[in-house]
Amino acid sequence: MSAILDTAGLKNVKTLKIIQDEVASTQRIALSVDCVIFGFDENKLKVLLIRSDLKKYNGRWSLLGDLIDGNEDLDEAAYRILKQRTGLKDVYLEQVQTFGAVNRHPAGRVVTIAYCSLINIQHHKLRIFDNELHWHDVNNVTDLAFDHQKIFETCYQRLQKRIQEHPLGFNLLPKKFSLRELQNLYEAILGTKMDRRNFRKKFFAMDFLIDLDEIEQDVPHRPGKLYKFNYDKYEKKKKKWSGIDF
Amino acid sequence: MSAILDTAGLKNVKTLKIIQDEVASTQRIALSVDCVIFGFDENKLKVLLIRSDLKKYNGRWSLLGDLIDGNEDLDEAAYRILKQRTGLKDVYLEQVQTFGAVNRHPAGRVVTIAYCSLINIQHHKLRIFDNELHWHDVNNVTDLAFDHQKIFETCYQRLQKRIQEHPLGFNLLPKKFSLRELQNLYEAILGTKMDRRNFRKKFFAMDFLIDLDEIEQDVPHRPGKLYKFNYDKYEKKKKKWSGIDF
DNA sequence: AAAGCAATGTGTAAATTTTACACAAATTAG
DNA sequence: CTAATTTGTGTAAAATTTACACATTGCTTT
Repeated sequence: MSAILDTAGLKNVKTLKIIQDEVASTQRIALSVDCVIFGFDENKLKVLLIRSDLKKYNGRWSLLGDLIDGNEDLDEAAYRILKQRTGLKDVYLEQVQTFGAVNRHPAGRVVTIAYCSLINIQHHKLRIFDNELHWHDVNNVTDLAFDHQKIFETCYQRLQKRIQEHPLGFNLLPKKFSLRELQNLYEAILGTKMDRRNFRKKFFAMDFLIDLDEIEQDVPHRPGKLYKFNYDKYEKKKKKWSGIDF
Repeated sequence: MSAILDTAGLKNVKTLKIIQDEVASTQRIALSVDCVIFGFDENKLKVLLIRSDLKKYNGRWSLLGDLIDGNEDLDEAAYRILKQRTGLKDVYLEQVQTFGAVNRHPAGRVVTIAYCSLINIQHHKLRIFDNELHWHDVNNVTDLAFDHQKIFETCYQRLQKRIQEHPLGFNLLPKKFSLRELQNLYEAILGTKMDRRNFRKKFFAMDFLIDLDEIEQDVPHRPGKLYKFNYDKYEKKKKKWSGIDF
């Protein structure tokens, strides 16, 4: 036990009221959530964008976002926005980073919390035309409104890293998928080509894929076997350390 | 170019004024920064805590934090807090995660952005007694005020991961350090024991350590050689992908 | 000054992991 | 039935990781 812990008196004790006054006297900062929603279609990684509703950014694309309500949790807000704007629910969502440059928003001080979302485009048919939503190839995203370009790039980089260390990618695929689809996904996200045999070996060695004893339908060539990811087994066995390497 | 991009008209166009009104009409949410400040001393990883200034948390320890001013960037706010409360500047700072559970703060809705900071305790002598600051062994941190326990644990886990993939650890060491000090640091942060020869081999193989041709002083045994980290070389050569592995 | 102590500094062999690479089998399309 | 396309599989070489022991250095004690 430290000397300080034992002997120090309490200075600067504040009542709740004083803190409440401090909180109330700070300059107003609005909080928003912006969602970078990724999908995978036709072997391309896509991101869902919406036309900016702000005249200043006339016609430019932007992320889906909204102001946070005073009595909802951050994750709740992100789910709400996703649900309201796309009709989607039960999707993968993860907080990535908070962006708060003073002049990032033309309407005043708005700090935004960026979320990354992964959805399966086939499963979730969304009302794109109602909302001026559009799936963009991630390699063709430029000049977004606000600071959304930077937010997008941050989230994309985070995805590239996370997908190598965690089983996120399956959120972008159908529940049943072939190894070729899985490899296409990784290649699309990472922007690389991989050796097919080594890729398969790696995933089989992890031993988290359940062989469904089914094969692909309606493919114009030899159909591949279908698998699903064994989340339960993963949760029990996932590794702790990757080892020092930089 | 997509059909949507070409043909869709612009609906829901808003003027700046409308957005400003929306921003102004949201419920007030205060923003704060909380810093998890790590130091390394006597072969232990330490975290800097302060007595909660709130009566409700009478005597409990908490992270260093403060409300964000309306016209400062987030990183700026974190630097300011660090400087104001500890006298420290030019330290490593990284945003980690934002915490915003509705009832996390007793004084109302306060969303906080957690930062992780790494400082060298020897270089930066801080005015601990003036401020009721205390360095706690990270293995002995319990029952912090607010949701600071969770924030601390999140930041500690992030540090454990990041230190294996990026050369952050050197911020916790003197500019000149021995390999034993470096290994002690990694062992303290990760809570593991490592093989000395393999540890040295690994770092020499990275080839980012500059041999200073100096040796430790005032050690009661054979002194080790001193090194510094070659940031320039690292910046040029750092790797992109770690490979799929989970 | 000598002996003892405590930590540094070093190499190699075995095990594991990663990489590169080619051909036969299944299915559809024509 | 043939051609075209994609699936599915194994092995050898290379690279990396792991386990492990002893001589050297400098300080401390006697």
